Amino acid sequence: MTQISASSENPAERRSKTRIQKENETRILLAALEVFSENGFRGATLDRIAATAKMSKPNLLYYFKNKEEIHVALLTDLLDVWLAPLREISPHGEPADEIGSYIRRKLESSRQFPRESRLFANEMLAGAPHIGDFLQSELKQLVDEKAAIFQGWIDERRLAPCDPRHLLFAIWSTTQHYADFSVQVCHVLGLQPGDVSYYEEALSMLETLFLSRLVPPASTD
Amino acid sequence: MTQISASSENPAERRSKTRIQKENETRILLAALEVFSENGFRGATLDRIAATAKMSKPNLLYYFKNKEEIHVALLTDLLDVWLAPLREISPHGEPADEIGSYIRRKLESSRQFPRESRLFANEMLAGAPHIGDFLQSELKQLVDEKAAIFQGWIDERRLAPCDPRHLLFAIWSTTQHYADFSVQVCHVLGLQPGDVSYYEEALSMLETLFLSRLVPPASTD
DNA sequence: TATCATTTTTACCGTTTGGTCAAATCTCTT
DNA sequence: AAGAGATTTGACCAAACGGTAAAAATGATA
Repeated sequence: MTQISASSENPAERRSKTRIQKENETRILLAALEVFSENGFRGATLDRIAATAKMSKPNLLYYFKNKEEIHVALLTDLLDVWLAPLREISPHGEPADEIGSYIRRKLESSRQFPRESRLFANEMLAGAPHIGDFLQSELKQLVDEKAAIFQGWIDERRLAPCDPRHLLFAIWSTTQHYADFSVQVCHVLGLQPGDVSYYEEALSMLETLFLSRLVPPASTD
Repeated sequence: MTQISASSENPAERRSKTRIQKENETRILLAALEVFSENGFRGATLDRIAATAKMSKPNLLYYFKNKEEIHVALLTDLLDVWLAPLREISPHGEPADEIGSYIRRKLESSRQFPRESRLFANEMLAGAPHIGDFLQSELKQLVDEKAAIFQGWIDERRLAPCDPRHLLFAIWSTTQHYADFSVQVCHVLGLQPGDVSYYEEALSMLETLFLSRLVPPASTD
């Protein structure tokens, strides 16, 4: 009697994945990340993804049933990575330490996963058609939770009065900028596109901005 | 003898534009801005632009010879608007005033022209295929010029030591974020998508961040 | 090595896409 | 009102697109 290794024809839904399956899914997702992050969902094509993955289009569609499923798979993988640095913020540390290390984690994430960052940015620009629910539920909840920590620090005068959620927006935007607008950063700094040697200067700037004081108090010399 | 009103068949190259021509070009650019800013260059289609402009596709192509020409026209219009706030920075003002008013101009620009901001962002994410030259020449030059002003203030101890170009990146990213990631901002704040009532809070946050001090000095109570 | 499931390919389909063409219509001037 | 030029339209095209079907090739296992 033959063993039932799968209940569905869809390889993605089989109980245990074969070696080839694991390899190919990884290759596809990697290629798709490249293409989606550059052109967005609508601008990406299965042909380009297949070509990038060095695979025929029908073979690609053997592993993912359509274009959307690949995109959703990428976004789903991404969201955990995305929230991880935020989750680590603790109410028990010093504000400067917690915010500082959050910035460092976020900036490091931007350096390590620039394509993921651009994938996310593309989804935002398109109006978040695939992750609107996530933003409204999981992200909002986590932000509310962490904003409460900041608010506590503000009440204790350990942080300047400000809207904690907007403080998070400022951290997100400044750190992700170095991945999303990398081309612009390079051109303005006179670097080759793809040269990411600016990350050290970036960290220094953000620490000055968020942790210390940019403009000295007016002196009356 | 008939008057020569144009030397070319292309209406865009005629010496003086007719009323209809002006109206239709505006309609097309407006529609194109809507579509390009949401889906990027590759994700946008002439059919959608035509439909949005309530115009047939061949009619649209009567005014612009192809998809790329529309896109370039939009970007060209945009770049002036984009640089205007930066040009206004003066070496003669107080650092806090100059930076503060630059932030206000940039944020106002973000509120007034969110689609233009997203158009620009899409172009960056795609690797700036159409405005790479602009970034390398005009933008870099202007940034270098304004960075020199900041550097002067730093040398005079009127601004904290930092890389002036990265300070500009921080201002750009935080202000543009409210246009580009508007969906996320709304979802996190619990607002309806399109509700831009958060701009006042945003300004307040950015003034705190850039002009005052976020984290108070460590006290030794 | 025979067998069966898995993987890959070839050939294809209907639709969408960017774009053309020539004819028809409209607008403006005289 | 008529003529010339400007505008609009419908019919069309080739290529690119997302996706399918079935056969062929490969891999694992007994």
